[in-house]
Amino acid sequence: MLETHDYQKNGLLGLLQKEELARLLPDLEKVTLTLGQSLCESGQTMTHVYFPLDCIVSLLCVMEDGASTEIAVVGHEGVVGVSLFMGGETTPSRAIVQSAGVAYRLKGKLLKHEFYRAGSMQRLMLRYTQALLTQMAQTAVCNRHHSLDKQLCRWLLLSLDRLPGTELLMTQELIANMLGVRREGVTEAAGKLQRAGLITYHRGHITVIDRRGLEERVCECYVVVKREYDRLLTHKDII
Amino acid sequence: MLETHDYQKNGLLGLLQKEELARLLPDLEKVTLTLGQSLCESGQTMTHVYFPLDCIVSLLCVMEDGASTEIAVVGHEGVVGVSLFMGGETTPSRAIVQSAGVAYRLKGKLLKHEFYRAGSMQRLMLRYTQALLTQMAQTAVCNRHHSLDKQLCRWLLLSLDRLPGTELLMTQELIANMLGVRREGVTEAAGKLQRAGLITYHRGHITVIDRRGLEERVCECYVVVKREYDRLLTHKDII
DNA sequence: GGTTGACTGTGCGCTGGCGAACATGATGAG
DNA sequence: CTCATCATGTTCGCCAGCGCACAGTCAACC
Repeated sequence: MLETHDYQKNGLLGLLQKEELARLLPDLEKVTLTLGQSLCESGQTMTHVYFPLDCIVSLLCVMEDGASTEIAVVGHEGVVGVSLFMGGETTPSRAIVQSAGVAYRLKGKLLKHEFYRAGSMQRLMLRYTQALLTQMAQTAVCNRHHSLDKQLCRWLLLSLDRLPGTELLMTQELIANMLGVRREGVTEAAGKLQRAGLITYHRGHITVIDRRGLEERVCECYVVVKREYDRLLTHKDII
Repeated sequence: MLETHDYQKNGLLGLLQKEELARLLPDLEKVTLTLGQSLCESGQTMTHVYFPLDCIVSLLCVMEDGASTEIAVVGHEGVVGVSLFMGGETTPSRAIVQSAGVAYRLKGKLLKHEFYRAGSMQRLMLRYTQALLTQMAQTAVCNRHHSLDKQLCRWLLLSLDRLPGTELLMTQELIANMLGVRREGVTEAAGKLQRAGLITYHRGHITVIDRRGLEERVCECYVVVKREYDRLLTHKDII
């Protein structure tokens, strides 16, 4: 019984109107996503959309020479695969599981069908997409103007918000790939945070000790995005 | 007669189904936008959406300290004000006229009404929004990885694609604001392009002489975005 | 036609992040 | 236990872009 109601762990599913959710429930398939798994390659059509419960998915923009940058991160507040209902079917970005966990998935066809009934699903998806736009925009400006130190804080907080506990399973190498910087740079920035007593890390295990401290060091970008997500996706008047 | 049909200069209006366009035509208001004019301040609700004909509008992400970065550019291929139909009403970014010209505008209320009829307008707007997502993502990665030289080429080509001629009225100072870099950096990069015989500029007038040359120097970001716009917004099967 | 303001050119020193190379310690497979 | 591999630490030279300061130059407006 409890098991059948954990769809609420995903913010979007939790906000759906009851009738719509009831229609979809039989087709929601619970899947376990593993670290590094690709949900979407550049230019490839996704078969499903994914509603993460406790996992995190990074949207990456990859370039010809292999260099990449995370342009957005999706966790229990969102959905992976907006291009399916936006009409383009594909996107030029990749979706990689950054933190393993569970998600519900839904066939793209079914989602589109529900979307075009123009009910709460549509409004929710559109609002979520707008939040995603904000996140991307802020990432762009953050990449331009802010130091690696601040960006690392932002990244840690973004991940923390989407995880149950305070521990991240993530090597500095992977973080560097996400942020699009050198591994050595992450080592140095993370060293500062550790010496300041905000985090401890050890071979792929990062534990946040002092969240407050991270919030003091982070750039405004984190707050701007968070506020926008809250504004767009928590009010009851959406549905 | 000719005058009444120039709405086609905007790609989105030109792709609308005839009946829908007919419904909207009486409410499309032709306006002249001047350089530097703000169509949308951060967090402010727009009264209208704008369909540029021969002007260019930059979407800027502005930070507390005043630093800013252009996150997308909108010309005759698009529309300013996606947040109106996406549901959020406002966005945290600014929309500034980068090149003066003419646009049609439409009251937000009327657009939303048309959007929720779920016809070609909705599909077009959604596809356009996806193209915008791609542009933002690519801007983020370009900010991270590419040199100012390449980014300037990208910016010039983006502008050129949205203008009738080959001349831009734009000071280096303004370009620097758009790209979120120093004015001196633009001076230097533009100097290289001028010495290479690709452009000439003179006190706010930039003329592109050798477009081919720019295309050879630009980073892949320009091409990725252009291809995605073409894919999403030129096929007849949209409507 | 002279002055004022806007636009562009140039030259500092500084710093954050890059690239490469290498060292150390931890983990796990055999 | 041993060894290969992975994760992290450290160093060094390098360079793009920054911040600042100032000089020259054009255009427009009294």
